[in-house]
Amino acid sequence: MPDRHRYYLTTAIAYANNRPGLHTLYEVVGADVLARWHRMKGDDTRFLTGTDEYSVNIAMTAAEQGKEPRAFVDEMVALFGDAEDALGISPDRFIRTTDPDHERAVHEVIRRCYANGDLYLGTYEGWYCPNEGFRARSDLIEDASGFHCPNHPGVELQWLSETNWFFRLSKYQAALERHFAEHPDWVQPEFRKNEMLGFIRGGLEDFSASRQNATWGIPFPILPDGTWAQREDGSWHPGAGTVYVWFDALINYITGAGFPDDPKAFAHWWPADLHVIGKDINRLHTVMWPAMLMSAQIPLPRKVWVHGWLLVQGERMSKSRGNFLDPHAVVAALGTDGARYVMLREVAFDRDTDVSWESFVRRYNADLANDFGNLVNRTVSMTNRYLDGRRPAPRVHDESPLGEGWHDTLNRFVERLEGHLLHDALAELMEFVSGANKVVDAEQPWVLAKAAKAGDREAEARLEAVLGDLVEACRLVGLAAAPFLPNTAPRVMLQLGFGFGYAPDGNGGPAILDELRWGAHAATAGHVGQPEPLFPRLDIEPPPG
RNA sequence: GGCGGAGUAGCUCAGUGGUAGAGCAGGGGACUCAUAAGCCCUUGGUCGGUGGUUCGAAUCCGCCCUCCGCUACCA
Repeated sequence: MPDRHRYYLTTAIAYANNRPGLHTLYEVVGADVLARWHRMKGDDTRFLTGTDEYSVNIAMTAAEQGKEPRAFVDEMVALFGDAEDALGISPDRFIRTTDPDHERAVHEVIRRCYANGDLYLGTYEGWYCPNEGFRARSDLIEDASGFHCPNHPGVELQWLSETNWFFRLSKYQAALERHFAEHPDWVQPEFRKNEMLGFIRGGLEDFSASRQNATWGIPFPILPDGTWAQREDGSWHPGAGTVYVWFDALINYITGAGFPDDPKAFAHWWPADLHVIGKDINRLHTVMWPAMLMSAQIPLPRKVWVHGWLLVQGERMSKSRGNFLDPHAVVAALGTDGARYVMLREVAFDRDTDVSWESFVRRYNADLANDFGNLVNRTVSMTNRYLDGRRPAPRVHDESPLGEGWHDTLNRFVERLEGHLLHDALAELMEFVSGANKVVDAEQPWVLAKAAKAGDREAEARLEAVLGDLVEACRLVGLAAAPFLPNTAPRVMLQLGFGFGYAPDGNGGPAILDELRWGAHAATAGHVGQPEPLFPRLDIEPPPG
């Protein structure tokens, strides 16, 4: 344990205002792959994901449905849990901002920021939609009758002002610029970093840390006179207002690491190695959040990876547009691993990508059914047919074209994966698969088998060598793809006659980089199992969910 | 408006001075271990427009057109 690297990664917490769409879970699947990869490497890994449950909007939506906010978010969280299970997500903790330890973490951060002189009372003014709260001017529609909220065009907007606690973001401009300069790749991809750097250089304004009239939120713990707002019976003084959701939500990342209840755990897990987020919340994570941490005197996360969006005919996939895919429908059609694969292969992890049922099905058939699934199937089938199932050893790597090629494939795969270019990592694997399929046709094992049967010893040796190489190629690809295809990997190993020593979440097995050496199990004799199609080809296009 | 990015085969993209590439989709062929999969061959592009620099430009420079991102209180 002391020698293991530790790796702590998080996703953004999802806004629990609706059932999750595939676009929401895309980020979580991507992070899940990284978590599984680190677990299989042997890293002491912690993967945090969860839900953001406070806000005026959520209280409003709950009320529309005649429900208490807590009951409403409980329902939403159950839907998130179902969908994440269907997609094989393996969090070490699913955090909810309504969790009691999160409230303690938020209060402690606020206490520290206040002690540091970074919270003060001020007045916030802006256009207020009764359904959604304050709205950015840039989000509003302006016409002859004035400004309107795009989601509620019939509702009259009000110009409101209220007393809020403000966080002194302006104070941290220089410190943030310095941090960006000293950690040039702490926000990636590069163009996302540059956008935020430009934003910071343009000047920073203080922002609200509390809301006066919102009731569904974490109680703000400080009264206007600066005294702690907790009463003798443990309850919080309602006059103090609630913590503004922005301020509250970001803190989940340290709550999930043990702050402030478990200092030992916190020292172990924090700072996070990686925050995976969407481009729409870049500013919150790379400007506000680091400033908050500086104020609370907590180290900053090491890296933020900003992914793009799933697009449908050029438009963002979203619930409000109604063009989203239901994760359960995708899983029903493609299976858990098929759904994970097409999402992460078809969508570039560093930018927006157009997706469709057609593109998903095409990708599934081309890569999983025709190329990889079929390679395993034909390899196992030929080994059974020509060698009575006895599994031949691969040649040593420098006597085997596939063995030689694997070295570069693995290097590039790991480089892409750890550089968070998940789609490119998968492309490397599939290119190797394509090479293996070409080897089958070039060597024609069926011809070798016929010659061997007729007594040709040279052909017999070659048959064994070729099939040994192919079995090894299947083992390596199946294992390397395990973080992406967690359910398929054990099935591949079973068909090849190997064990799979990892727990369902990827923990507990041998270090994957050792296992990914060409010929790692060359000395182990064995028999292959029966061929079973891993990814049945889809001939009919499934209906959109 | 300001700053930044992009426009290359039907689709998604690679390609930063030297006779246009990949994958998928489409067409043809030989084979048969295999999920009618795989393999081989192949159709297809005035590289957004225009004017320059150069022996030579998708690649460098100017201008124009189109699209996208950032430009703070929904998260």
